[in-house]
Amino acid sequence: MKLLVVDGNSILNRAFYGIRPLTTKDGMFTNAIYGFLTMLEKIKADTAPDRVAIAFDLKAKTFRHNAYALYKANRKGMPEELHMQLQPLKDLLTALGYKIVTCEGYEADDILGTLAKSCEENGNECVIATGDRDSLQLVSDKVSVRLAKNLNGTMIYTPDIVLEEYGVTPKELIEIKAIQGDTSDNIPGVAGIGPKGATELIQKFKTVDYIYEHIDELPIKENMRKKLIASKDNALISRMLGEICVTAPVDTNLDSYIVTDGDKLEASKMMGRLELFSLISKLGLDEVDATETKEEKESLKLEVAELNAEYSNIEINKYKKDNQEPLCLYVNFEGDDVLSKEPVYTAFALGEKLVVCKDKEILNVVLQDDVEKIVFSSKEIFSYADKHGFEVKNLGFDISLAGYLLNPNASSYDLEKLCAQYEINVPETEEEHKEFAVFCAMPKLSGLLKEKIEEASQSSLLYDIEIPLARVLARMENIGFEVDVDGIKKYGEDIKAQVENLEQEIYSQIGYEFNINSPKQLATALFEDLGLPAKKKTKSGYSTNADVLESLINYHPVISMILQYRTLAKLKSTYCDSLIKVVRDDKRIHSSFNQTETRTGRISSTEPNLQNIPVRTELGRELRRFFVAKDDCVLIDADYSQIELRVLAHISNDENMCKAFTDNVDIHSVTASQVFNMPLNMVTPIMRSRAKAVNFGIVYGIGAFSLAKDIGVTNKEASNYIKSYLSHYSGIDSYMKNIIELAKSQGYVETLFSRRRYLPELSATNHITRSFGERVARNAPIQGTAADIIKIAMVKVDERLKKEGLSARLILQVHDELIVEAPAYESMMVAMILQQEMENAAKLNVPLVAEAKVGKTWFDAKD
DNA sequence: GAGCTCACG
DNA sequence: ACGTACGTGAGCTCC
Repeated sequence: MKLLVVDGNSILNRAFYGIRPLTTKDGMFTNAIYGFLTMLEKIKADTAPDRVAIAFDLKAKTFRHNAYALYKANRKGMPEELHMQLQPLKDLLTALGYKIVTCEGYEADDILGTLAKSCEENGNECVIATGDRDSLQLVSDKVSVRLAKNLNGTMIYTPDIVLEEYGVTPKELIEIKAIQGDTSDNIPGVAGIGPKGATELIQKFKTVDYIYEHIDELPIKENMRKKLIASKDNALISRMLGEICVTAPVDTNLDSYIVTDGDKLEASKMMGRLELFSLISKLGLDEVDATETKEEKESLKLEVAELNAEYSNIEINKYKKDNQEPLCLYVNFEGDDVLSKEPVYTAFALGEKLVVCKDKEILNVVLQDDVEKIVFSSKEIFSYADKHGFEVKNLGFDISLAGYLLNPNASSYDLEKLCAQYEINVPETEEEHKEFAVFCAMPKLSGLLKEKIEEASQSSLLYDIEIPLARVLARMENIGFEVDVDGIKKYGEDIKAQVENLEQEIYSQIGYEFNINSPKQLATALFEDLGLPAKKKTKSGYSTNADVLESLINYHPVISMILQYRTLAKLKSTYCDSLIKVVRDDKRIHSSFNQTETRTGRISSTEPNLQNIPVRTELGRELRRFFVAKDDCVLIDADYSQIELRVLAHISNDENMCKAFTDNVDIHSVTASQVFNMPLNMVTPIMRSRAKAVNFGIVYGIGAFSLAKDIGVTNKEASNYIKSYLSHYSGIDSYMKNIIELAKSQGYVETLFSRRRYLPELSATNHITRSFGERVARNAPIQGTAADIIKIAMVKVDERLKKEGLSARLILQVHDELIVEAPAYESMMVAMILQQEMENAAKLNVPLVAEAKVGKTWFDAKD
């Protein structure tokens, strides 16, 4: 029989410090729980125990432990982020069928000792899993210790290995510790004798008792003898403190430690609440929900077949007649990209029944029918309808968008995950229909999400902004952006030649060939071989980023070549080679616009990302010449002026900043005159540019250090700028203070249009994490409100273009910028519409200002 | 797959 | 004393 004894507190500690912070959306830390269970699984897999006991400390309070507890009280307590995970972990372990062992008045160590001893006496094997070397004294022929060094590395200790590593037997480790002491456990030991001396003494004389019994006749240096005599009391106390108790009153009957089935449903629910979805499947609890809810399972009739149109029509019509409820449907699309996505099947959740249908005609009819529809991803459906030239009618709810609005911190919003998170049971089905089972949960899930959206006052955000926006985005994806492929190619070849030249020059400067793209090799070349001063460290070596290189520019001519090389290599690989690969047969690039990706409410663009096409440098900006309007068309590019600062002015209602925008004066100059206490006409370009950096910094949550780095002044100067800024814009000062208090008390911040962001970071004890949370609390309402506003503008622009009967179409959004492609003769009209709809998208205390420009290419339309 | 770097707002 | 701006996506290297 083999018993595994887990040192719960110790493994929990390892897990907590070894795994990056993970939290649920409402701020519950879960990393230690996750790490513990992962490690437990691994240990079980490696050791194949017959029984498992998991030992935890209670608060220790008795004899030896009185003294011990007193000493240990000095230790730093458990951080709150860890403490909050302790009870949930214990509950979860119990639900998983493990026996947790605690013992009033004893520590986990003593439980390990007692169980190990008992195994030994009864001829059983015992494996102790711990992160603490204290337990090594328990090692014997029957007892091994599995010491977790980090998450992956473990070391298994047998008597031989202890002897090899420490030069003594496991029992003698207690004697060593009595002399050497242990600061982390506050065991005093003998002053002046360390590990080396202690080991020598014990190797020679075996025990502390022997040493003190024969202290006068020991063949040791006088100096050593004096130290031993001086610390005799401490040594004897230490000898007592260091020995793990093996007689704790715990249950030593091994059958008490059989791992039972526990309550799998409860365990699975708990993990769902902790948002530890990957663990649910790792522990094989995927289908637990269903097996426990027989009632529902019986009543569910899954009809999955190659349903013909007639049958499905009858079913759906019947459903419509019998129910006032909206119709839930999941359209399963397959295809690698925006253009080739096609529906493979549609699952209709018809009350108790699930009908899966492969006939697209039925889908088309349903989509155009009046019946209110609840879908999973409206963008895909709008896209499909758009490609086939029809309009979707009465799309009333989108599950993924609702999930996103309720918690934009999640990494994905698939049905399985949402069901787990919101505790909606997924019924069990026969194996062949397994993939469809989750669709049955759509009615319940969407019902719950609807309620939650209302509770969060996000109805308008969902129904008036996000769902209509999905249609706009779908069309933008389908339309795409025309590019001049030959132009890009030629530009790319030009750059390629320059890159190759630079490569050779860099090699000759350094003296050998290497991979310039490898930060590691580059760091070796610069900081070792050239001996340049390294400035900043990264996790894996010295940083070679542009900031560092720029600071070295006067040290060596190769630096500017490397900077130039980097710029050009980036242009070549990311913006020439990669872009050309994604141009379709229609000469256009069809990016994907993701609506549930960012934590602030912005959209993102992928495959390719059209939101980061170069503009800041002259050479990079040239690339925009190859983003063109199709024949006879032009591009109309409209962007907001200072939308984030205007939003800040509105939210904080700061008098000075509002006035500046109402008077429509240059905000950075005004800020400069405020910060530097000068009349507006005395503001120099340098002052303006510094003020501009402060304005940016304020929006991002500001710190003097970073501001100083950004504009190249001392920390003190930067901090003075900020102080001056906040005293002149006192409304902003109070906003920044208030928003953090609000965020702490309600757990989230929100935008003008009720978009939320939860901030679990604010309850962290780690100050870096907490300050991050505070910066996010300041920034998210600003960035998020700006995102809301341009989304509203997009919906309105799209509607307006349609209403005016124009053939102009939105093709791109870049956070504060909208691009429309239109026949040349529509350009004036479109420019006007863009400006109007963008400026009127929201009513703030300050005017919103947008400016539209027209050109044949993106370069020309940009200014 | 993580880490670094760099393109954009 | 800590390490430092907010939000993204992509290409490259190296384990």
